[in-house]
Amino acid sequence: MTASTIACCAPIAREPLGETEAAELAVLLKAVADPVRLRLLSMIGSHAGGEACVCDLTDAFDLTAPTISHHLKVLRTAGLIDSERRGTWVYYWIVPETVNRLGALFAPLAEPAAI
Amino acid sequence: MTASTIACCAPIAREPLGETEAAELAVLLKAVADPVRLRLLSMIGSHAGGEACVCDLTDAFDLTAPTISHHLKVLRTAGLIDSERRGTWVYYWIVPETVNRLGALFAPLAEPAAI
DNA sequence: GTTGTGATTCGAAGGTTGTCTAAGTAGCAT
DNA sequence: ATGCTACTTAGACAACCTTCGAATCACAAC
Repeated sequence: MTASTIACCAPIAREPLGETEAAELAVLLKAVADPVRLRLLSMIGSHAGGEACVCDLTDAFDLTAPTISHHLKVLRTAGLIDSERRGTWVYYWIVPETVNRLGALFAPLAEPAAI
Repeated sequence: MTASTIACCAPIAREPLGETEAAELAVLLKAVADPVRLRLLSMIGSHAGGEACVCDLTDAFDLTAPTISHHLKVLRTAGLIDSERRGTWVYYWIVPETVNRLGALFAPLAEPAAI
């Protein structure tokens, strides 16, 4: 990605997205377009050590364990997080490369007009 | 936004999102989490003059005019685009401030771990 | 006025999603 | 083995979303 180009706006506003590219990105965006999954992603990423146990996450919501498990699966299928079982507990962590794809889409390359 | 802080990851992965903040952002993300709307946003932003007529947009899809109109309304309701009627045609343009909110969420502040 | 074109709104059909309960799997401790 | 705890899978149901055709609105030209 030639970041040296001077442009006013986010990449998404600089050239038209291809049909397949848009479809791919939409899958990724659908995964994060949910309040619970946004918070899960945020909680996992900001947890000490960069990873969080499911037990840490479930208590923060008024939702049942299967529902949390479902949301974690959606995030994992999208490639935004990965997981591993260590003994009794299952730990999740963020996959930065995938998160960065979203950042690259919307991030302004030059000074934003406001905020 | 204190951008001077040295951090490894996107803001979303640095501290837990609040419940209401997550709900707000989810609304915004839902608006862009669709292939058609992603392409619409992209086409509007990259169009000459920074704005596009609905007639320009409709032809690029295998969808009926009401469907395109619906998607434009979703984007407009979310505050991602704005519109104005000038004579016969209706023109749409991007609201950069709103797009930047998404960029600020996922953009890494320092070097990403990879890529 | 009337007619024609661009765009939106309305109402409905079909598919997708979020949530639950119930049941299942994996590991630890007795 | 038995039981207990942590987590996932399966199935069901209500709510929502995308899409369409038909109707409607807005404007320009005649």
